[in-house]
Amino acid sequence: MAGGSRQSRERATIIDVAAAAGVSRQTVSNVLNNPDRVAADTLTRVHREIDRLGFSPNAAAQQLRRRKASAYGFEVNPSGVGRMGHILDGFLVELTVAAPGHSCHLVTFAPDLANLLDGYDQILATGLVDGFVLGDTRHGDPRPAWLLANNVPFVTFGRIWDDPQMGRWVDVDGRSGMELAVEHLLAQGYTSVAYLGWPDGSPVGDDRRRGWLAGLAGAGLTRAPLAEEAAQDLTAATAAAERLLEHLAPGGAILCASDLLALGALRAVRNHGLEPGEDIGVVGFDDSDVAEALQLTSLRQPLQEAAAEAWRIVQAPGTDLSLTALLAPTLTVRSSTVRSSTGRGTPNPTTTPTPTPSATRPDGIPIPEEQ
Amino acid sequence: MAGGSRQSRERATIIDVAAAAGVSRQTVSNVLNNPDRVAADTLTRVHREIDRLGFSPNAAAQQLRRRKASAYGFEVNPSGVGRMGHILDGFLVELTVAAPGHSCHLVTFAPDLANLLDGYDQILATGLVDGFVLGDTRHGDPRPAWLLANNVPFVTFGRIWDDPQMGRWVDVDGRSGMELAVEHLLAQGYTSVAYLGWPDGSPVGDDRRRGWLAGLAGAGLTRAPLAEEAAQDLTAATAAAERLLEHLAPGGAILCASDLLALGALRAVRNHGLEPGEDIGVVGFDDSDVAEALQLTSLRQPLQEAAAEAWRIVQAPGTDLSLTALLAPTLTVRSSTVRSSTGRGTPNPTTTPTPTPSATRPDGIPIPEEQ
DNA sequence: CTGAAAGCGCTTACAG
DNA sequence: CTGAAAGCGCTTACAG
Repeated sequence: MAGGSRQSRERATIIDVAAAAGVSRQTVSNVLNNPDRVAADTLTRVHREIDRLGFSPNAAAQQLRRRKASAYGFEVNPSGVGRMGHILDGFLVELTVAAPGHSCHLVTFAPDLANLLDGYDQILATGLVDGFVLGDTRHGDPRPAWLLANNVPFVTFGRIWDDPQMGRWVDVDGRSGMELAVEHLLAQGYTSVAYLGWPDGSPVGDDRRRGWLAGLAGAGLTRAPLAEEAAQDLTAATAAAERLLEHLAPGGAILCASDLLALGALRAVRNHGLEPGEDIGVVGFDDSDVAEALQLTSLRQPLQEAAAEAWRIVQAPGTDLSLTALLAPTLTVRSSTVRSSTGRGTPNPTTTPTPTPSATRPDGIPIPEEQ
Repeated sequence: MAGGSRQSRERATIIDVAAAAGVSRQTVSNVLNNPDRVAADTLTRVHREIDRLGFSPNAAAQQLRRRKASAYGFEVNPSGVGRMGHILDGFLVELTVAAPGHSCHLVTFAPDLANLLDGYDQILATGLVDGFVLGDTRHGDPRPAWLLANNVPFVTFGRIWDDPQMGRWVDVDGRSGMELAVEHLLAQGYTSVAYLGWPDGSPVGDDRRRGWLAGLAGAGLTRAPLAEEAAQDLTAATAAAERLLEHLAPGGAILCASDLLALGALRAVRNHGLEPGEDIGVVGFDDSDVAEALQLTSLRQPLQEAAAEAWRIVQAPGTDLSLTALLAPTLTVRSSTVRSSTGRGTPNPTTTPTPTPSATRPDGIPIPEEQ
């Protein structure tokens, strides 16, 4: 009445259920948490009242009593420059989808980057979360060691390249993905596979480059591999791809370390009067929106599996450093690696099933009610 | 000892602080929640102990006692097909950044879309959240009416076009954005502004189209406006832009309802042997990664302001339907609307300050430690 | 198999 | 201005 808002109905508590079922409230609690200790008929009777009253245990009361939030923090930050694909947004979605299956939920937070660990300590101090899912790892990242030292459960998405001893990560095997892509390109009839990657020194990039070389070696193509480098920037990528095309004849392909680099490759191919797919195969990495829009074949990270593994690891008791999961990416094949003269009708059994053209390239889809 | 993990240090409670400061625990509580009721010297003494012990009130205990979670649910879903830009991911980030300033936090959840309201009711029933921030609105969306009927605080990002009476929204004024873009294009020296939009019937698209027409009218250009339509699909957009170019001479510009449509326009321009910016101006909407990568001028939604307004509205007491916020987008100017012959050195005062070329187009940025 | 007791950590009126 | 009392809704040993 006094100006405040009022919930339309008060939620039933465990007391209400107990009274309705004619038992004590700890029996209701046992029905929920230790059903094996409760007699069969009591169980059904209590369950009936729970359903009838629409009872759900109050989360705050459970958290307080159990001394456990069953919640994990996820750090979000504005997207970095040139960081196409926003793979972490997809990871966050999959974590959220899988959370109820692990009886927990996700709380987002944005720590002050100048006092990063303070932000972690702060949210931990309130008991709002029990641990953290780290969406990425940085060079010299202080978080894993700090969390470990403080006995805080965590898991990272991305290996901690700095410290091979450090476990508790989920990652995608860029190297095997690149091998898969090389196999695909050769099966499609491309005669050679050049590489467009980042400059040496990036662990992720170096790993992908090794995958490309391993793929070539697997096919016996060890002679004079062709490669160029560019930073994660479209202009630089286009220029680097132009340099590749001085040595790469039609019928060849360019394997790229990212979708943005692949976008540069597509541009360079067109600038040379060639057709992507038909004349020069192009493969990107991350299967971003851009890849979909441009019909670019791209390696896709298995985010759903990654989320499942992340929950498994972060919820594992103790701080076992041997917990890791290395997942293989799949290849989403689009027209940038299809040669109408040779590619059609010869599906490559090692690749992901190719979606039908109408699925990857829907003409006339309904207009989204976007912002 | 018994196989379980153990926090390295037990967190201090209000009791510890009270004992250390030589007061009762309710005085400590008053120091935090009603400092005006506490004597000045007591205040400093208690604060000193709070800092020394690193005390933070336990969130679960507060939630239980206050009967309020100070948390809001945010529904996440896998991105739709063709939905470039992921504007909601940016909105989620800004909400998270602003949350502590509003003494609350965000919990993500992914309801079963087949029983959407059940998912909302479920998370509400546990008391985990007090209300919801809806990231989008759909046609015939059942959520606003349901939330209203159940006295649940909420705010939507996007007007509820179906029901003009329905308030509690934050939205971006696409119409004024389009007017701004037309002004910019004319100031840059383009002689005419054609439109590439979605088919009639989408409220958001229709609003943007009206903005384009209003912009033309404002400049006295009411004769035979040139427009084409395409669904949110690159192939269709390119074809539609090709049709525009049959009637649009160099020196003209194409204003697009989305970055994806603008991508089609860029392609069509190049297919005609023309240079975007130099020969034909192109403007997109949403300032997505793609816009940045392709040097596309684009309208940008003010997500930070939107998040601030969303918190204001969702936390307002009661369910006042008059709470709304319509925000003006800004224009991020890139080379797709720069004519080297005329545009240089004549900045348009109505547009957003143009970032320096080196800021929008960084050559040699560090390689991100991406997944 | 079931219930009485204790308590998680805090806040809210309300005496003094 | 400060403190004793009550209680938010649940779970966890532990008697019976």
